[in-house]
Amino acid sequence: MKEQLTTLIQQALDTLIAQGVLAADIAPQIQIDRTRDKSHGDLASNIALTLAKPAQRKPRELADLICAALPANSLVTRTEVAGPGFINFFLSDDSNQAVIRRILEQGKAFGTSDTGRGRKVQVEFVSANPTGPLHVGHGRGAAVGDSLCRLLAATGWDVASEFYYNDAGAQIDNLALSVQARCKGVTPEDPEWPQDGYRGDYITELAQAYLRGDTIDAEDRHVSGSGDVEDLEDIRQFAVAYLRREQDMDLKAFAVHFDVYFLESSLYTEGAVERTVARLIENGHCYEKDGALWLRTTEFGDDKDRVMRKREGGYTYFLPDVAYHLNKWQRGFVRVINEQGADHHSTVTRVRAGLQALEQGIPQDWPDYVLHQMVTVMRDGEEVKLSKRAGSYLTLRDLIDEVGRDATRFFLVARAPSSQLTFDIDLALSQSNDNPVYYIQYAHARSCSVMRKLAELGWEWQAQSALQHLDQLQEEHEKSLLRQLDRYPEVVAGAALNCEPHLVAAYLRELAGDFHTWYNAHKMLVEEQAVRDARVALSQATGQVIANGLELLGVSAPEVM
RNA sequence: GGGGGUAUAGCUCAGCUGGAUAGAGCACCGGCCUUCUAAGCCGAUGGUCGCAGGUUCGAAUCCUGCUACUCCCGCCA
Repeated sequence: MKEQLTTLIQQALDTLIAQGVLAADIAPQIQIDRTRDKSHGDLASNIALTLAKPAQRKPRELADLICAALPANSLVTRTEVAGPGFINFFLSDDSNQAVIRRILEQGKAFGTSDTGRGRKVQVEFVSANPTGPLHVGHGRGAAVGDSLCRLLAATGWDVASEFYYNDAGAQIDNLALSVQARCKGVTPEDPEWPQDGYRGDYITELAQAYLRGDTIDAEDRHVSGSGDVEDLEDIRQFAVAYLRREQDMDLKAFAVHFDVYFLESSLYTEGAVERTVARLIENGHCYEKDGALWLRTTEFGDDKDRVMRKREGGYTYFLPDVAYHLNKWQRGFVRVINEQGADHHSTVTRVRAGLQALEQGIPQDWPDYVLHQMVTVMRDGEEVKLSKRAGSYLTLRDLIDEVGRDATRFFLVARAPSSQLTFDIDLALSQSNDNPVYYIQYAHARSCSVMRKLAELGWEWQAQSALQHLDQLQEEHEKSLLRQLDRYPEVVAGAALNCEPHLVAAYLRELAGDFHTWYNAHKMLVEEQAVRDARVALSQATGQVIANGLELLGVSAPEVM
């Protein structure tokens, strides 16, 4: 619709240029906005305001000229110059109602687009190390990252999701030592408990499973425990597999899928780390100091240089990070989005600096980052304190078990990633209008219930014939709903472009509100067939869009509630 | 001290990349169930968009400087 209108305005401008009213060398950006106020019509353009200065004319005068030059068409029924020089466009009922046809014809595909043109994009998210179950912060990453994948796929990108984890570093040593200690009967309260050891109850369960000699089938590895308390390497393998399996179950319960699990250890075994170091040294960006090897990241905008190889010989996490991202680049991901907690934001400059130092022609601002802020959890009006050290923590699975997958996903994705998020358990549990998840799902269920009721009453409804009667939709509530439905593709495109899935959540809340308002004000299943057909079509279309939107958030759209 | 983020109604938050009179939901107040699901709907109240400048036809939005809150600043990841 906007495209068609843009073409019309362009034609009007061309006419004015031909008439000598406008200079031929102006290259206007034609911007068309939805109006906020219905009295301003359906769409509006500020073109006369932006062109006023170069054209050396008053905005309103120019607006009048543009309106007069607009070619005849069936789209616009009326134009109006308003305010400082806006041109308001009132569209024909027919073009406003056409959205229902598009929705019913396109079904699940309504709202999708091809801006990605099949280009490859990788989204890395969660990437929790296998040292414990996933907590609520990981949950936010999972909800945002997965929704982002869905949004990108919906806008034509070839999306690959990836989970990166360190299965071999110092933290894994701590984990293995903790499990070993627990196997020997030592508890976290004892003085001989390992320094920096992990203390959660899951360590005990893990130790018991190891001693039993359980076999672990994780998504990307399968290990049987020997039960040998002295075999630290065996404990390490077992512990990693065990916690990977735990995380798999968390993610499965959350309906989040990854295409690739990438192991940090593989960067070592395949020589990528060594090659990266050699390259950085060769490029002259390194130096030795205090027995360590440093990368001069300050050359690339970092505020201080970073250690790559520690005095004791091992590498810091920074180097494998660089090697990993080089690997992503070499896999052909011209676009990469890393979704992480904002507490890791300092790695952004560092990784980009490391990539620049490799001199591989990687763009300075590659990869992209989406950083989400912290999550706090409230229950009974009080903050639930999470302390990993003390081992008291609310896991993602606890939360899913308590409030359900849909509510968990919705709440974690419904805020801008850049905003801190308060997860109110009581709100998520409430089955009332306070709770946006139920509100939205209920709107969908209602649209389904209308169809059931229709069948009960012995009426037939067919899309093709119903579409002939859309001109029956003359109520104000219906027009609002039509406008809202028409926005959906733009909402999806905007959410994908800005990596902000919460825009979809906010939209769905509004759409559901408009639907409930209409539903309450007007009976759908009326005797008069033409009206009934049209209203059911609108209801069906709304249900379809709600289902499509919820799908993008990974939330189910129940048919009955 | 340096850096990231945030600041909009009593509370929780939107605000479509600069547009017209600032938007929801809770909460509070007043209405609506013999009617397709009241898990709902309608109405009223509520704002110096943190503060001060700047950019321009026009700023909650962009720039600068403050203030408050929060996260990070390891040879941990």
